[in-house]
Amino acid sequence: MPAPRTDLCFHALGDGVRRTILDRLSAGELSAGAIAEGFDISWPAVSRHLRLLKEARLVEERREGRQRIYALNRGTLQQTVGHWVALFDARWADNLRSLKDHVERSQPPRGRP
Amino acid sequence: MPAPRTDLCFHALGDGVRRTILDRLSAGELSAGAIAEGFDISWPAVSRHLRLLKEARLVEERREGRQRIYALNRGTLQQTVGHWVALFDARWADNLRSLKDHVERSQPPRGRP
DNA sequence: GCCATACTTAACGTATAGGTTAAATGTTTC
DNA sequence: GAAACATTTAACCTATACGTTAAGTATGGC
Repeated sequence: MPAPRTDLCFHALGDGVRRTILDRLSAGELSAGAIAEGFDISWPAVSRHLRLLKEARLVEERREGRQRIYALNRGTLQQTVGHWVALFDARWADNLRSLKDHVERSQPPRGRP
Repeated sequence: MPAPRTDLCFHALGDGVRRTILDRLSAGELSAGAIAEGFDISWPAVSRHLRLLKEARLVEERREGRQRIYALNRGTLQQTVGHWVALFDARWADNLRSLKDHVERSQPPRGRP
């Protein structure tokens, strides 16, 4: 398991542009160019935001032809952000645990739309 | 409902000292002095961290004699951080939804301030 | 009222964040 | 291999972050 990079992760989430990027990526992968469109700031500025998100492991990058495709890394959010939420709210943690038990006992896994 | 202050909230969580403060407060209220003890940085530095946490509504402050008592505000974490986690992880969102249904149906509500 | 206590605010220095434009990089296409 | 494309890196500027020390502000006890 790679280092948590909690600082990087939360710092990355502390900027509205980066949160918007993550939001858009939650709907599916996008190229750097597609991400840059829709922001009023320059391409290099967006590129730096993407680098920060990548360093925080909140997104992953892969090359495809001459494009760079970015995809959301949901695991990082679970491991870092989720960890903190659970720590701070005992009810959430308890609820998630008991829910998991309950669901696993009473409902066979089915496909969900 | 006060403004979410998402930027402030995540920015506050992006610093290790502030996360440690929140961590300690999760065990119970503490005075500013009690918080400052245990950090190698100066009191004024800790005081500023506390102000940031207060502005982000992650903690609440009240005066008691000549002390200032700080307490964790769990609601802010749920509203801002929790919201994002749920957005990014469809399974969590689903779990929370079905959990809410399940709990509301099977457990009578308990008094909570 | 006066002094100690328990802090916060002010003033200041250095490092980092986040923006810009210009130049560099790696990939296809001709 | 030269040109066009997609994007990053470099160089630079200004604002903000976070630390320090010194001064200010309530509150409680004598």
